[in-house]
Amino acid sequence: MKRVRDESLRQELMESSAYLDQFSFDVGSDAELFMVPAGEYIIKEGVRPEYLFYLCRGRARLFMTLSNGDVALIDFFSAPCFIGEMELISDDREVRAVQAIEDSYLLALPLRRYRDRLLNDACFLRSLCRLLGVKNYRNTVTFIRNQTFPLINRLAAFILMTEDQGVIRKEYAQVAEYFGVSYRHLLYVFAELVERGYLRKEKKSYVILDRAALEELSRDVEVR
Amino acid sequence: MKRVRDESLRQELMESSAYLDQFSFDVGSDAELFMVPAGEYIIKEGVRPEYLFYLCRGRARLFMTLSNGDVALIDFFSAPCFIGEMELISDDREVRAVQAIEDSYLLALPLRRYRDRLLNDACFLRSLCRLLGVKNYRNTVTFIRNQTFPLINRLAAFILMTEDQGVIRKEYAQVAEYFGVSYRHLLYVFAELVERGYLRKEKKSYVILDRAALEELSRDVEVR
DNA sequence: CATATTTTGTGAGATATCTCATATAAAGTA
DNA sequence: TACTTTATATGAGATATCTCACAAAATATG
Repeated sequence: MKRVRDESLRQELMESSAYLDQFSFDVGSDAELFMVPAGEYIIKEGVRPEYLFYLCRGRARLFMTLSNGDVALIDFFSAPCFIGEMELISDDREVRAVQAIEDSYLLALPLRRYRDRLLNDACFLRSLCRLLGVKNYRNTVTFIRNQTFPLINRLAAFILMTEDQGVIRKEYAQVAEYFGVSYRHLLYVFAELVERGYLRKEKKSYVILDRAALEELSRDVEVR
Repeated sequence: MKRVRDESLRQELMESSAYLDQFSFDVGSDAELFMVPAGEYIIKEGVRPEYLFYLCRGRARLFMTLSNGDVALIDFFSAPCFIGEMELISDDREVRAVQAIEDSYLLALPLRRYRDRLLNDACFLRSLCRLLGVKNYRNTVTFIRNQTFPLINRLAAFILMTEDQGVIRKEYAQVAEYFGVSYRHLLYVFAELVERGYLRKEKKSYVILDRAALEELSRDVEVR
């Protein structure tokens, strides 16, 4: 995590992510800009952060260590969103690890000086409620989907959402993780789609052959 | 949903559920008490509620209709918690159905008169943030559990948590729903526990024979 | 360039879970 | 009481998904 001292970039990011709108007082002068390269941790497990972060560009994910030692991926964040807000709101909570997936830019407000003001700012609290609500809703929808539909439907939807000119090329290990299934199973399902003639495999990519069929498969997954 | 005009009960419930602590102004005189019998809806799908509810006694569940017409159970609420708070915070959201599972008591604040005040009350917003955070966290943990552990482990934990003098007697259809598995599968897993000698079946109940074995099974499920 | 490491791909066999059909028992109701 | 509905129970057969072991390809590193 590196402090970025590029004032014009800082201004630009504050603007494009509507950062200042999240507060009723002006945090423009005290928000520091940080860059976290892909793979690095924004918050380390168990280490209470000193800042309230706002992810203004990039993506991150949240982990949790289970009692059996396994590490579970529990949420994805994409900009814009707060990070470390739960630690601000309830200070008794275990601190979970948050890791950048892409190179990410974060606006950071020092808690030491701002904590009290934040906890009394209706504007900030309101937008936090809204964001938490949205996050919760999105998670719930994802949970339901995972529980309700087999991978083949979810994968079809994913393919249509992330294809680039009819081509899918991804880190499949990450895709498997994203869906919460084993890598092996993901490949089985890709193979099934190829088998059915909906996709063609080409080196490490898959090419869409029958978009209508994929749409049919993904139709169910929509939750409105 | 019936208005309950029992002033002493209303006072008692306000007290036992710390209702008044959720606001910085006094809502004591305007909060109405309602009773919703088990099975009845507190909020109907698509019908924007006129109150901010606070479940002070009882349990409820939240549904969502999928695009294919299926109805998915997406969350359980137990007292104390707000109901209808998302509709207050972001008024663009689809309204989901909330149904009482047990006879439930709700304190209700008319939104028409209180909306603005609530949205500007840091005390209320703070506790809402906290509750949303907790709810989200709990959901996430449940989700991870469902995804990570087979039913036999989760069921063992459930049995130990809900047994009464070593006896389990439940509406199994609801238990299946709670775990997000089919009724059939739930019975298979109960049968497996009997087969292994951890439980004994007695009419419609199961009796714990080997608590240590159940503890062993449920050990993994803890997420810290 | 050669070797080590990571990512990708495949097979085999097991387990978890589902759907559907059907039967019985229990509980509510005319 | 007879009838209807709801909860409980079980079998059969299918599907979704996992684990593990291993092979091949790609990428990084000395």
